Amino acid sequence: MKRPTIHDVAAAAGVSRGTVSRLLNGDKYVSPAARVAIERAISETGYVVNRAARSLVTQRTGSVVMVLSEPHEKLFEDPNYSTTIRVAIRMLAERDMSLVMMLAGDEGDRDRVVRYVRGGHADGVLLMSTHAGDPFVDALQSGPPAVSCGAVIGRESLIPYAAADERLGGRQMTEYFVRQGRRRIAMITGPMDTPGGIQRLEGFADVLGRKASKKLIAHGDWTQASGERAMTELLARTPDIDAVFVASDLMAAGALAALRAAGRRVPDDVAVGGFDDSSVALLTHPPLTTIRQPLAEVAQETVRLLLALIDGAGHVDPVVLPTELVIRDSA
Amino acid sequence: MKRPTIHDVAAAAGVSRGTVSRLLNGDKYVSPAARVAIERAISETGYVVNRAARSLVTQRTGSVVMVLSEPHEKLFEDPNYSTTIRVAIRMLAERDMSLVMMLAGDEGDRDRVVRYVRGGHADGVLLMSTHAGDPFVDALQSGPPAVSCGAVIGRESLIPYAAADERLGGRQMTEYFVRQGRRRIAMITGPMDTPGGIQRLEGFADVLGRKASKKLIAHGDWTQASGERAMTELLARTPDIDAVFVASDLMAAGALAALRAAGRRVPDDVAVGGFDDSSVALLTHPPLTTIRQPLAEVAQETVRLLLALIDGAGHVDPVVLPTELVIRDSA
DNA sequence: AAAGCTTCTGTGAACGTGCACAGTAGCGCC
DNA sequence: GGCGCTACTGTGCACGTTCACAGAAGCTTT
Repeated sequence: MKRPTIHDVAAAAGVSRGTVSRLLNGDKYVSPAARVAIERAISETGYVVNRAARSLVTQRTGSVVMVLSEPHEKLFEDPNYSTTIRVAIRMLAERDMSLVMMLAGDEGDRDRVVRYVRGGHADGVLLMSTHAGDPFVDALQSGPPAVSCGAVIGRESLIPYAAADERLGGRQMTEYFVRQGRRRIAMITGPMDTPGGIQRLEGFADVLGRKASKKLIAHGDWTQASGERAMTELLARTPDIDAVFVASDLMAAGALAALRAAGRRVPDDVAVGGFDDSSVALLTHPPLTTIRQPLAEVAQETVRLLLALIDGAGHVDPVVLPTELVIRDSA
Repeated sequence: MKRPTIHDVAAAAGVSRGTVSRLLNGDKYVSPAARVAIERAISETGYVVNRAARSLVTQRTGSVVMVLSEPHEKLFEDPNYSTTIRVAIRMLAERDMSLVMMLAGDEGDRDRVVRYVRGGHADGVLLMSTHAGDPFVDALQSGPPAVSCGAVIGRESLIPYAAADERLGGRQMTEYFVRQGRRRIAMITGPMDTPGGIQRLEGFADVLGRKASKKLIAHGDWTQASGERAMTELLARTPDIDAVFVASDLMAAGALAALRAAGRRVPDDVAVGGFDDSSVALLTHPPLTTIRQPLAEVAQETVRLLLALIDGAGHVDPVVLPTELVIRDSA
């Protein structure tokens, strides 16, 4: 049993291919009589347009490729991805477009992505958490429009993006500590080649100025274990810390474990602030005071930018959305 | 600047389309001389095959669609998804195939999936956590091969699957409690229309037999809050519980909170066992004794089954992989 | 009544590929 | 020398769609 083609529909409706095609593609100039006949024929035959044939002539694929740059299994922990995936699928589906996923973990992966995109197999590219200095970003320039969810460090002006105002978030948490009268405020940052790593620290420094000494800053890699390690290090360096701003909830969970091991009470001895407001924040004891990022809105804006570019907008401006302080028990 | 076609490559190499096509598709009968000439021409022109044109004639798309059935934002919590996505992308990429994502949350979504698949836009379907009695599973029968990651309740013989041996996992945890001399062992299950909900309870009942009374069983919906609620309920009904097997780590985290609120010590007064060995298990205090599922292997087997079917295997057998007890501090 | 506009329709060509087929050349064998 | 075999190559057609164009029919304007 072969699948019905536009020919079959046209025959069943007693019109020509052209008329059916016009109806399908929303052209005006289709008579009411033809319209109903065709619509009936479509539902009778169960016709579905053949995208391959269509894209062969339109040079469009009706799909967007999402490129996941995290090298290893980090995706595991990050609600950011799943939210963005869902939002993207939903928004694309409204336009009858589909989302293709690709990995860009190693050299081979990146080659494949570039070949795929250059080969014209996608109408747009959606970058996720691309690292600073990733060379393949430049290779993408010549192809279809690309945007990033979160800024691409060093390529802010090349790749449009939507992102949370990470720096604002850093300020919000630090200001909260200051308002509470904390005197020795430390920070555990993320990796310094990611926007979250850099900008959350900038916010911290904005508020503390010269008081943000190197001694009070330690670096993690987003993992729980690295948070624990960094906290231990900070306590050894500066035992009289009374607050610590940790650049992610997961690392903050690690920091809590280190504080518990060192016999410090939270928040009485040391206040702890996280970042992300992920599900982790409710799992720790005590629950984390943290910074909420508008993940869904960021995802939505990212996709909106991409669709605008696909629709022919020559240029779009980056979108930065405000974060929000969520107060729980850890600070 | 137009993209080079197979024509351009043929011209540059001084051969005909047919020969280039043969080389591309791994046919034998290409002379060494032609081979090197074509390979040079390909890299010189930067040629990439046009998939649309190819699938128009081969009736294959080179893509698999992954259907996410969770209605809401559950994906958030579940490492299962991200692992499966990664494994699937990787395995498909090896065959130069791509992964398309679709949602099947509501009626409209499911219609779209069925249209997409029926329209011949995918060579295979990969179902994720499809619920019991989901009608659209039957609608998929007439299309390309479909498999499921995890059994589809009530459709086990229709849709091939790979899954962890959830029932074994239930037995392992319950037996561990028994060996430890626990006398009043309770269970918090998942939703009873999911394999994890049903089969983990079956394992529990396998071991306890008549001792698994209704009074000792409460139901959750995988969320942390539902775990907390269920635990509170159990304590009210049967205060002398000395062990509880919770069907997911996240719910177990909720149960721990309820136990803490009730002043019970873990594991001294009450032993707690989780399921999944997700990142949550290391976040709780104390860290959870739990059941590890071979997620990556399950994902791998699922994709393997699908590829076998796509390659023409008429029938494949379901694959069930063993779970493993991971002992930490909560039991 | 001719001309021009609007609304609607049908038709041929083109998109880039794989596949079936025909065909060529070289070689060994009776 | 004719035959069959192997190794290789080129060509025409089909896949299902969109798009540009030509043209018909009905109306209004000149």
